[in-house]
This record gives sequence, structure tokens and C-alpha cells, in this order.
Amino acid sequence: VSSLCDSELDHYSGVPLYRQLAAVVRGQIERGEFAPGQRIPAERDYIQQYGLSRDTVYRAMLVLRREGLIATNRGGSRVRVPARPQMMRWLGSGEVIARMPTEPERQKYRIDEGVPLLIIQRRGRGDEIYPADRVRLRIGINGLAYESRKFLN
Amino acid sequence: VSSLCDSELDHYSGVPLYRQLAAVVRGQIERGEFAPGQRIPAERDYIQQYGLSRDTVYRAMLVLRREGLIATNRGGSRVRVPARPQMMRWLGSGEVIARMPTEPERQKYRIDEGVPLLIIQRRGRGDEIYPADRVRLRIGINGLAYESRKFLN
DNA sequence: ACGTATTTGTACGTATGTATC
DNA sequence: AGATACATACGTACAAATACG
Repeated sequence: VSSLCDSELDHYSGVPLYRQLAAVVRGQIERGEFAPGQRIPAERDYIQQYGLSRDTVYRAMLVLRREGLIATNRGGSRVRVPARPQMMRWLGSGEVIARMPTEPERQKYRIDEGVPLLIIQRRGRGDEIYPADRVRLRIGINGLAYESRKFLN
Repeated sequence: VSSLCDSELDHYSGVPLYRQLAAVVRGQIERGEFAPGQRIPAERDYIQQYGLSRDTVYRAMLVLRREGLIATNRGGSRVRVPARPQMMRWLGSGEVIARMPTEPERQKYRIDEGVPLLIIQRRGRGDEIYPADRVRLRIGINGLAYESRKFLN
């Protein structure tokens, strides 16, 4: 039995519909069902396929955008290309923190949505700020490792 | 001349109203007009003060939440306490990247909204994942610095 | 190259649920 | 327990950027 609107979504599970939809599409992306750079279905498609309101679908896409999984403009959404190991960088000493950019920073530095900042603070130098999707820090050659316990996972 | 609804917001500037409101509140937070941990006005207050719809105000708060500036629950929004220099960590060699957690990760690790992940990859160890608001990496003692050119700003 | 259709962005409204205060 | 405040989700409309024929 097939219906035009066979929502796999559970309206009574307590899990918000937009999160359920986000989970579905996130899974498809993570499993590689949409290649990086490829367009994903339009909001309209999801609206029809799952019988949802635009609001709900829009918010699902918002979630994925904020996770850095898709990039959206008025033409549609595409799976973000990883752009992971673009450039490397060495440094001797300093402190590294990460945080999300504010909107002004995002526009000023032309950073995509869902991309954190990597900030290196070194004495007497002022912060060095990097968009985390374009930078991967390679640290040290000598294998001095204090505290290797995992904090999470 | 004062009016109950003297929106300082410009409906014709081309800048979306929710971004304008977000900018106003962001500025107040950054200038310290709301102390960390302190509640900010309710959506209803902004609705009345600026003559906006709930939707618009909600989206403005969404922006600030995603920037990690406020934390919201069904009781209201509070300015997030920095929690910046909580714990430190040294490491010898490896690679450091940052990215936003997916929603499942966020729930699994109990990470606040708008907080990126700091991930350390070391050969043969599996990734170490840290919530960026609780960790600050201190790197190296020796001052070997290759490439000190700033990437941004 | 241009005009048109598509697609998302913004913003309003309404209603109900639910956690917090 | 009641009031408050946010979360979700439906609806509508128009604007603006993109994509496409």
C-alpha cells in the first residue's frame, strides 16, 4: 500500500516533526545518498512527501544548516563539500579555543553557516582567527602528551 | 516624542527585522547591559516594544542562541555564562579541528546550543571530542612557529 | 542573453502544548 | 495550582535571488 503522503514521521512520538525530518535527511547525507555539492530536494518536495507545513520543513533545513551539513541559498540547498583538509598549520605554543562567530563576524569574514571559529591566542600577538572548515591545526612533532583521557565518548 | 512602539528598527533598510533585533540585543549583551546568567526580556516584551510578530522575535532569539550568547528554556532566556577558561589541556602532537555537533551528538554529550566541538585526532587513538565551551587547549612549550601569518583579520 | 519559473527568505497570523516560574 | 513563557505547527502573503529553458 503506497500513499502520496506516506510520512515516515510519527506525529505522536513526542519528537518534534522538524527534528524527525532533519534526522531523516541527515541520515541520507551521512550515508552518502546525496553526494557533496549535490542539490537536495526542495522544501516543496518534503512538504508534499511528508504532508508537512512549510514552517516545519524550513526549520528542519535550518537545523541541518546550523550543523554545517548543507548550504542554502534562494536557489536551493546543497550538501556542503567537506573542505576539511584544505590547509594545515603548525604552531609552537599558545592556546586554542573554538566558538561560533556572531553574525557580524560571519559576514565580515565570509564564513558559511554552521562553521565555528578556531582561535589561537599567543602572548603578545593578538588572536588569530580561522574558519574551522578551512583550517586543520597540526600540532607538535615531539610526542609529549599530558592527560590523554578522553573527555567525551 | 515617545511612543509605546518606537521601534528603533528600520522596516525599509533591507536588513531583516529579526537580524536587526538580534543585533540590538547582541550589542546589549556584549556591552554588559545584561549580566551573565541574568534573564533577558521575554519575547512578549520585544513584540510589544518593537511592534513585531512572535515569529520575528523568535527568530532573533534563535540567532543569539545559535551564537552561544543566550540559553533558552520554556521559562525564558538567560545570558550564557562564559564558562570559558574552565579546564586546560596539554598535548604533544596531533591534529585539531572544530565543527558543530549534529543534534544527536548534542544530546548524547549534553552540549549546549551554539557550542562547537573541539576534536583532537592522534594516530592510533581515535578522536578525542571536547565541547569547546569547557575546554581550552594549551599547546607546547617550545616556541616553534611556522607560518604566523594571520588568516583572518 | 533574457525572461520566466522555481525556491528560499522574511513576516505576518493563529492555535495548542508543555515546561518553568 | 495558576500564570507565564517558550516550542511546535499549521496557515498566508510577498519579496528576492537563483536556476532553467
